[in-house]
Amino acid sequence: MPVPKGSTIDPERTRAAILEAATPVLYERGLDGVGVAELCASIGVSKETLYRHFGTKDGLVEAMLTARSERVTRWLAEASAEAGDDPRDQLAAVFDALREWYEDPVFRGCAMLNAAAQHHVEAVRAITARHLDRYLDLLTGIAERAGATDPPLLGRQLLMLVEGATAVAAHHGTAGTGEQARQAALTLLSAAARPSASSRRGSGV
Amino acid sequence: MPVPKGSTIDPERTRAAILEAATPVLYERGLDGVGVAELCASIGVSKETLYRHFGTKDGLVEAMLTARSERVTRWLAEASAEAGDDPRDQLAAVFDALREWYEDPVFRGCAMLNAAAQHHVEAVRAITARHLDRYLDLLTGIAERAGATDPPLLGRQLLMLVEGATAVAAHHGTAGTGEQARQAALTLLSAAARPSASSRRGSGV
DNA sequence: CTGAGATCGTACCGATCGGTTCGATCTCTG
DNA sequence: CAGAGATCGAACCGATCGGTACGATCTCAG
Repeated sequence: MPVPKGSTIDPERTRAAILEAATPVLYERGLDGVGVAELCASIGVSKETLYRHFGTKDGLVEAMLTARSERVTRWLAEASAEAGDDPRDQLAAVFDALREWYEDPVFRGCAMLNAAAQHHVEAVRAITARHLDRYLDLLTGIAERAGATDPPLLGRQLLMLVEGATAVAAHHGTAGTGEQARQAALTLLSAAARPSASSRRGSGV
Repeated sequence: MPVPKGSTIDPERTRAAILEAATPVLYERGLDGVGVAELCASIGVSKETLYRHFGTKDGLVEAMLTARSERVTRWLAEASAEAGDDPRDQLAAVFDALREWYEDPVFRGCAMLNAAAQHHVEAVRAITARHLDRYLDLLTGIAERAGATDPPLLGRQLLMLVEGATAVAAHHGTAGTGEQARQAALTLLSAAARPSASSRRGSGV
């Protein structure tokens, strides 16, 4: 039924299957680390089919990154939502989820940052920027609900912590990274919600 | 005088000149974003000369990354040392230096993380790991002098903040990033040196 | 001055890459 | 059953890549 008109073999499903199968390969091997021919072979599809659905390797890459960004963001948002009403618990849940991810054997860092570092194409950089926007929205929301004096500031600081922890876990070792980042995040949250002592000094911003 | 034996035209100087000229090109365009031919043309050297000095493109990349890591680490260490004896000022100076870097028009993020994301070669990953080790040493030293209750923990948290701020500045916008990261770093330092309230909660590590 | 070695410029090589084409096969609609 | 469209597999194309070879030129030690 959802099949448009005079088509067969359900192209929509084929497209989705390509996307799903190509994602881990491109993530683990790198966007330019695997050729289209090998990619097609490893996911069991012909080059003609891939090119009819995505037009270009860049087209596939962009579709894959967009889908992955949405999926990952939804995953983190759900982890946060399931933690209850306390923003502190929500933030902890985000970093618990990240810790789980870091310990996955196929973990290779943030796919969006990796892609932007590899592929010098404007469209990819835009997808990465949007991805960070999504993260920022999630974290700023937590900061607001926690009563931070400057939620956008705290949101951005937490964003740095998330991406920094991901980079450190990927390139400097997983051991303890998730827990260390979690502690730092909660410390920042406490200090921002209760700016009693310290913090301000030197320059005034 | 430092020229070894029966050589001419000072090969050592040629090698250093290649390294210096190739560094910004490889950083701005990406390791795989510029071919050897174009690279040689842009730095004014023949392919034969480049290959005699570095053997391989990977050899050049590894030599370049190693030199850059040492140079950048030395730069940050000097900025920290020039800030005086107060570890708090030393940490602030590190982030002030980073903010300067972020505002440079050619800033493209951390060259080591970019390289590790692009080039799936073990040697490059090892150089990146060593680079993070150098950063960690610097930051852990500050944490120790600040009297943190757990300097290795604070050092690693600050490392995440440094790399996270660099990634966010590169891919989500420079505006304010350096200052925001600086504030977060000082907050973490204050909380770690004076673990009076908050921080500990939930899991025990 | 002579000769060893560094450098240049260019041509060249094999491999790989992204992308196209085409005939054969398959699946579903009418 | 007949035909439209999806898919396959393999051949093919031009471009580019990393790396090599070679003769010409240059610089310096002896």
